[in-house]
Amino acid sequence: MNKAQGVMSYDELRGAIAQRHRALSGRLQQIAEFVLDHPTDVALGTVAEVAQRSGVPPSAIVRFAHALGFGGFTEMQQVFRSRLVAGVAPSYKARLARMKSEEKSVLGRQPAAVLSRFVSEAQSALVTLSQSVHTRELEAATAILAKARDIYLLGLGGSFPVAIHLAYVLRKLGRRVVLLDGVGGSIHEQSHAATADDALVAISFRNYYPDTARLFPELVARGVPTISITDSLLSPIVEGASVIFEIQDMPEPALRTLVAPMCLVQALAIGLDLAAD
Amino acid sequence: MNKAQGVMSYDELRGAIAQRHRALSGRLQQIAEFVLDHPTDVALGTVAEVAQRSGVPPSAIVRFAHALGFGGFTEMQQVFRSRLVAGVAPSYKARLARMKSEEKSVLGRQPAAVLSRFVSEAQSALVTLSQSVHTRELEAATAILAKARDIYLLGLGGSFPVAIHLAYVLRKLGRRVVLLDGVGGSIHEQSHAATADDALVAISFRNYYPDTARLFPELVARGVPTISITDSLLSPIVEGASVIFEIQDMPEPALRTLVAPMCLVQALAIGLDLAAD
DNA sequence: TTGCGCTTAGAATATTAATTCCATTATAGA
DNA sequence: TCTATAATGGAATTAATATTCTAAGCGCAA
Repeated sequence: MNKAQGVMSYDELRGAIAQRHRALSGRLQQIAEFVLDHPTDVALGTVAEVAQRSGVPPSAIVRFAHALGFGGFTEMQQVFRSRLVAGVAPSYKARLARMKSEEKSVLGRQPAAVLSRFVSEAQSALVTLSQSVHTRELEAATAILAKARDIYLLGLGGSFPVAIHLAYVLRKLGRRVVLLDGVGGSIHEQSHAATADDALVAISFRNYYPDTARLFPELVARGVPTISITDSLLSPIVEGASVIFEIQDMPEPALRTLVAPMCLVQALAIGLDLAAD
Repeated sequence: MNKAQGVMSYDELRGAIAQRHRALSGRLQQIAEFVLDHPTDVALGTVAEVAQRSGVPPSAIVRFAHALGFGGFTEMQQVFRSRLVAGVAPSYKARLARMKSEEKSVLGRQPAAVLSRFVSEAQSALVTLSQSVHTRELEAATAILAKARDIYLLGLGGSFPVAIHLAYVLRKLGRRVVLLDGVGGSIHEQSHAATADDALVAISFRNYYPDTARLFPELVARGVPTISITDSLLSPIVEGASVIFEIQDMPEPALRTLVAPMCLVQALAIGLDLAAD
């Protein structure tokens, strides 16, 4: 009946439904009203469920999808599902995949295009950060740091810049900081003096640096309160941590901008300083 | 294997998976990692799809669901779907508005408010960055780096994290990098071998680190091509620089998040790599 | 009223997906 | 090294789901 539309966004679909509403037959109008009111039901339900909730037989649902130019219910459902995924994450693998493919194209190789890609990647990382970090964790972390005599920082490999930055800021604010960098000896020796009166901030992303995985449990075992910043609940610095900040969707090492963790540690340090007054 | 849990929230499920991860068998661990990283795939996919994406046979997925105490995949999937529904429920605009109001509230000292302040500051820094950096400079910088035998990096004090990060990424991409960090001697000695066949990336923001101000002119005098990343045209690393990136509005040292320069150096490194093919 | 075209409901069917089962392969302990 | 135990992959099975088909229903015009 209608031209076969290629891909269609949820908003476009809404518009199309509204526009054709008058031209549809009675039953189909009824369905149109239902799907506009209950998009989530359509996204997640089966034909039978949607049919029951909207009070029509299953075949009517399929006819409705056909009337809109879809090959079937399943096809229409994809559009409703896209709305759900858009709501939960401001792009995901889609972004990453797009990046990968653009890399191959001529346009994507231009330096300016590369920069703007990283900028938008960073933007979305920041949005995700502010959505996923909760007050409770921030307060718990601040409390731990406030009580600490010395603050130990552990972040090796690709996470080292974050640790360095945090060390810098904390020192500026007059805190006693021990940066576990392994320079001039082992990090084990550097962390030897840490006790339950101190605190540890550990930062680690895939692939987790072996030394980090080894040292962290030791310090936990010695009773050092720990704040972990990582990308997965399965990382080696989660078990035994007092507070965990999970930063999801970190790209592969060579592509990550560290924007989110940099921002987070900054906020921790300044939040600590403000709370101390 | 486990008690049948009644209803379970997505966050509870994440916690349960993380907790049991170690106790699971190899294949099931692999699946655990996948589902924590790709919750949307699990929410919307079929067993076969999830199986394929995580690289395991379908039956393993079902065993995983059983191991977690669910009656089957479908039952577990409900929990992942609840996350999608929750994400979309408060409309997008509503969430943004909530964020904005929290920003303004008198509770500016609360850690959460501090974080969102830094996040929004970082956002605007990124916008400024993409507006102020031009193609010409990016291309010139890329050309210099492409020709360089060794790439020397100079960024001390507050800029050190940026230098470290750039060193890390460049090395990942197979470039020869000398990081001038002053460890185990003076940075003068470290930079002694630099010639006109190499290149220098210097990063410095107010207050300019004395060693940077001292070393930079020396290298320029020796004919080393230089790329400067700084916050003012009056900084000590501007005169004689081959390419200058000016990043404006950097806050005072203790408050800066380094988001913009981190992003810029990332783009430089990747742009270099892409251009090299 | 009668006949025509479009719409509809529900059963029948085809398709797709989830689950179970079992032979084979790894693992740990003696 | 051998044995017992658990884990695994893939085929077979079962369940569910979407789609099609057909006879009946309905409105409308002649």
